[in-house]
Amino acid sequence: MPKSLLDQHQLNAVAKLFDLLAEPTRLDILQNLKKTPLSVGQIVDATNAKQSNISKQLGILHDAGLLKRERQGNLIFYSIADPMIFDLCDLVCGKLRKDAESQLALIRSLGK
Amino acid sequence: MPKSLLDQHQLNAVAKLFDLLAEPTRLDILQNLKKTPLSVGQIVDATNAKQSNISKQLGILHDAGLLKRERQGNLIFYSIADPMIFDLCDLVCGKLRKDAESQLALIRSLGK
DNA sequence: AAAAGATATTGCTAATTAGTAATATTGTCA
DNA sequence: TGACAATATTACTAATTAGCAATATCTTTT
Repeated sequence: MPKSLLDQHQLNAVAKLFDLLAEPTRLDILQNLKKTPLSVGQIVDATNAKQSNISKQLGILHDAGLLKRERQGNLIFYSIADPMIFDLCDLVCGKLRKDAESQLALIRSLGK
Repeated sequence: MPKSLLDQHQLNAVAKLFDLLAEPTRLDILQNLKKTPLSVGQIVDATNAKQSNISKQLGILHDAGLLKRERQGNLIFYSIADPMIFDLCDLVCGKLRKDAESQLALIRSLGK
């Protein structure tokens, strides 16, 4: 079946999802949550962002449905809600690696 | 092998790539180029963006290496440089579809 | 060379947002 | 209850950028 084009509304939705992944701090949070859920404090320690910023970005990711939240006593643990995120990131990382490699090969060939 | 976390620099690169896909107009351009290369005028006609904006966004996508450019007489044709883009978009579209479906199922179940 | 058509660029405005310090909220424990 | 620890929120600033109208550049044709 010949896929039809996305309409304005759908394009907005797709763009919004990509936008969530278009910030280094949010990506850093996500990759840290890849292995296991973490409390806010643990995420602050794992990154070099301030607590208020981490809380803010966690809120954004949670509101968008990318993260789950669970209180455990005094701590709040966040975890990945949809592992599809990592397929996306793997694709992008793969591309960047390939780009870097061909760039390197080009430089090598020019260097004689 | 246990994958190590991306450093600041790599996170920036990944974020930049996602940022290119975080704009509806650019996504629209890309989906229109999926089937075949198009001239700037054809892209303007296919979208509802002004010529100056299309040119600007084409420039951004081209500078980032996502699009190729080729002059043919008076026209300039753009085409996709790396089809990996579509894998990314397919993943996102798949997620959005799934989300919408489970949302629908939830509403149905509540409606009794 | 001049006119016409296609594309790029420029200068601008309005809107969005990451990051921060300070403060508020919520939960635990003495 | 009060003190303390963890997290969230608020108010703000600085930086980025999509979109646009106007204009410049480049190509072809006459």
